[in-house]
Amino acid sequence: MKEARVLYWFRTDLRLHDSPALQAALDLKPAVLYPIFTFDPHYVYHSKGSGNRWQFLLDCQNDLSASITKLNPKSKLFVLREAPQTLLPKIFKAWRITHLVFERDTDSYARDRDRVVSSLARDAGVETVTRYGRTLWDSDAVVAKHGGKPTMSITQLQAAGKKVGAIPRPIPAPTSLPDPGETPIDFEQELPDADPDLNAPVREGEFKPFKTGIAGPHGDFRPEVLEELGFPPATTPHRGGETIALKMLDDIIADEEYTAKFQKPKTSPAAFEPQSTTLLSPHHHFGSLSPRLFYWRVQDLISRFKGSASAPPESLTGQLLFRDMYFAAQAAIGSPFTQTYNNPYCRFIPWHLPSHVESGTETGANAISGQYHIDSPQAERWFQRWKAGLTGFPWIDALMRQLKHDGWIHHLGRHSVACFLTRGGCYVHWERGADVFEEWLLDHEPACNAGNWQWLSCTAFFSQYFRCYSPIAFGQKWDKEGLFVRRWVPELKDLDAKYIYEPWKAPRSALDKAGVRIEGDGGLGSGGSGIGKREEGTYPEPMIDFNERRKVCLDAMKTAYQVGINGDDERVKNGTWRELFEAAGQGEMQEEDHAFSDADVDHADDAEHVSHKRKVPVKKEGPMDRHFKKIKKEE
DNA sequence: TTCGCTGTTGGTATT
DNA sequence: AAATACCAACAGCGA
Repeated sequence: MKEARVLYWFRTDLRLHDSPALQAALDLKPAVLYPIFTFDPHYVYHSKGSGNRWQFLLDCQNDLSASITKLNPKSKLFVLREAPQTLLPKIFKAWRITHLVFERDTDSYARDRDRVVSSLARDAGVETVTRYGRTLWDSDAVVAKHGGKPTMSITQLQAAGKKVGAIPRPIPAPTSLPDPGETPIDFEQELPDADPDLNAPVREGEFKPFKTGIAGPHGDFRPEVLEELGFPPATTPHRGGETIALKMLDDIIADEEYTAKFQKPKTSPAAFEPQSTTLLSPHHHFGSLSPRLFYWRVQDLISRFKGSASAPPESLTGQLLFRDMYFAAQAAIGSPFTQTYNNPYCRFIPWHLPSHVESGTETGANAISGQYHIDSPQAERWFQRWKAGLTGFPWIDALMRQLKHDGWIHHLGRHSVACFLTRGGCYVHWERGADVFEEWLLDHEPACNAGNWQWLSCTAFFSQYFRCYSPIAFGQKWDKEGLFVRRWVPELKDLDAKYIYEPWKAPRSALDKAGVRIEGDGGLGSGGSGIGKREEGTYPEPMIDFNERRKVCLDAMKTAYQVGINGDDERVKNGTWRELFEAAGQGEMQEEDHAFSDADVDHADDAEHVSHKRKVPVKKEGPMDRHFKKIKKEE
């Protein structure tokens, strides 16, 4: 039998513990095994990032590489700088690969990419071996057991999961790894198409990685350093890597009371240093911690715990079930899951700032360009102030500033700011908020992000829209003294606790004592330039009358629920939805659109709000797009 | 078909 | 401090 020369392709499974795919690779008893990571230009140019998230990824790569070397001093993580769709065929040949092994992924870009890559492998006579390991259960298997439908509640997920079978026990990390072979790269590097570059507005320095050759600046396949990426320096204290993740898990499990009695709704969104939840979500995203390892560590503790343990959905294991629920929903719905348009399970609501929809896109493919229509200049100002943490509501602003700086906020904090932006204040489209979270969250996961925004905006998963988070009372409930606000909104750090959540109500004497004036709009009022350039010693006035807006939003939500159409409705696509909403009576609506015209979009660019603008990646044809089409035709 | 129950995590006023 | 009623009332599920 021919000896196996295995290319093990690490992607969102940057770990050695509990990796079903890595196990499958080792089961091939390979003569050589190359652990590789392809530095995919898609993620550099076509999906939004931040210095914080890049740092986390590089942490994971460096840690993994060190762990590999510990098992075999000849080996390491080989970081290859080129798109896998163009690179892998050349590597197959140059490194005489017989097997390509990787962990399957479920988001729509990954599925498309993997279909392309598997086909290229077949052409090259390379056998592709995949395993699934991103969630507790294989998401496709969950969908199959749920009648091919998306799991829209936690009970549905639990029922379907039960039918799939027991959650697999974690697989131990390997104790040895085969040598890698020679690594000739005497072929041409295909440079990625840098246009459109969604991150250009955020990037500060020159972007170098693809100019340094496939093996990097030192020719040794090392991961990049953050400076080479040109993003602003990371500001987050949260760091990546499997070693850190396993240590964090150990520390959590060691606190038996905390682990066994964990109730998510009772953990405080205002807690900081330390936070009240585990901070493990970014590790699940990058794969530096397996959800099954986490699950079984908790479950084994609970089964020997003396006392009353909490149970799903509130418990720690319940949190993992929600993650599985969103993954399985995405697996069933496909690419429309991350948007309203074409999504049969997402209620249509005529929010402000709707996404620009590519005309003539009738397939299930992603039709949202990332650009949006400014139907209401006021809503645009509210959105920009929300993003900048200058709404004039200290609780909201503290959360948004923590989000930008740390790349993480507590789940209930996400509820607060999401409700405020959408159905409980600004009536801005949930897709705008999801865009911001996508850019800033370390733990950004397409399925969970879209699912949670749909939940909070009452467009799917959740529907009790009259349960509305107060930007004042909700924070007060957790943090009477306003310590969290003082930490993130230093303008107010000396203000009496009595007014910390409502500084506009403070008397002159209290404000003088705290050395702050409540005035202005945070410097975003005229044209949007000068974020954060508000006058020294001031904090903005509240941008909305919350109680008034709450009523307006409730009315509008009621109307939308009466109309009751979803994103795949013909009337959503052809624009006749407007008549339905007019007939249904009161409720805020998008202003009439000469919408969806380029002129509007350009206007937004003039206002320097470019960071949320995307050109259309799917429209631009690169080499791999052509290949993808070819494969589609074959099927 | 209708009914009643449940759904991870609300706000406010009152006791 | 904590429990309760009320707000105004959705969607999915199972009986």
